[in-house]
Amino acid sequence: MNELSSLARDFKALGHPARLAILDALRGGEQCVCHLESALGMRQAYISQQLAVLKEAGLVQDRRDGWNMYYRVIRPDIFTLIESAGGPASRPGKAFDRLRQVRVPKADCPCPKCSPEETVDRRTSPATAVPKTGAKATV
Amino acid sequence: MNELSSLARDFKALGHPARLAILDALRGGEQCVCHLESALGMRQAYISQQLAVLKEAGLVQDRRDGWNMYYRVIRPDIFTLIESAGGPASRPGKAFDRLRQVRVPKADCPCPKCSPEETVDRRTSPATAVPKTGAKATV
DNA sequence: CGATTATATTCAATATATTGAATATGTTTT
DNA sequence: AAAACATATTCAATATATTGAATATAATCG
Repeated sequence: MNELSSLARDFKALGHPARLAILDALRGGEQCVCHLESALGMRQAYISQQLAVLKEAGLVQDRRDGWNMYYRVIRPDIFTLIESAGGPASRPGKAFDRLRQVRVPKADCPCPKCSPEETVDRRTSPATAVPKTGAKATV
Repeated sequence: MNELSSLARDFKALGHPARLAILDALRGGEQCVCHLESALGMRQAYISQQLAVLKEAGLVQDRRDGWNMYYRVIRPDIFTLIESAGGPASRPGKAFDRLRQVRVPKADCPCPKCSPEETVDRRTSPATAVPKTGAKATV
């Protein structure tokens, strides 16, 4: 394993749109998987798989808190890398605006699954509680 | 093809040690394939294949001059990218010194195959001329 | 034209990545 | 312990990448 290989591995880990989207979603700080799920519109298992790749590559770390796993980027330089790749110098126009916009960090997860608006216990009040999006009947 | 995919493709093209080595060798400016061959110690066909990947990814362009094909990087921002990835902030220590060192541009190719030291015509004076490395008998 | 030189392409074998589906693991609540 | 929930892992099918070997193409020289 020389420098080139190690550098190549970093780039390889970034060489997938889903992983870039995940990292982008982690800009503001750690997020739970369920947030990523709703924010990115990807299936949970798929996100978990890509997170595993990022973790294996040493770009992210996870932390469990109760039910949730929180992932965070542990190599902030990769954001520099992404900025650098999407910077105005490299591509005239605004092809990467989405990547460049600043995300505000969210301490709590605001996705429909994670944060019931009224602190409703979905177990005790199943049908009466605000169903929100994606609420399914008992199948 | 959205921004993420296009960015991911860039990273993917950089996600291979041989390609990084080739790009690194092209730092000083365009080089012929035979130079890369001797400079990197890789087989010609292999270099050609990797150059094709880089070309497909839009990172390099080629130019023919007589017998030689000269390749050059047409997206100098990728060097910024590589610097950024290997910069001291990201990795303490000098893991990427080789990548960081400045190469002097070479107008002519100095590799044994490309530049016979005495402007010797290898055809007219076959055995007498300096054979150098890799000179083979007529097979 | 034919030989030589530089480089590219094709072929084939193998390895790795991608991704959906199903299932398993660990945590909390009751 | 059982149920509910969040997340991870495994399996399998398919696609893509890697890489050596052989061969093809293109340019130049005599």
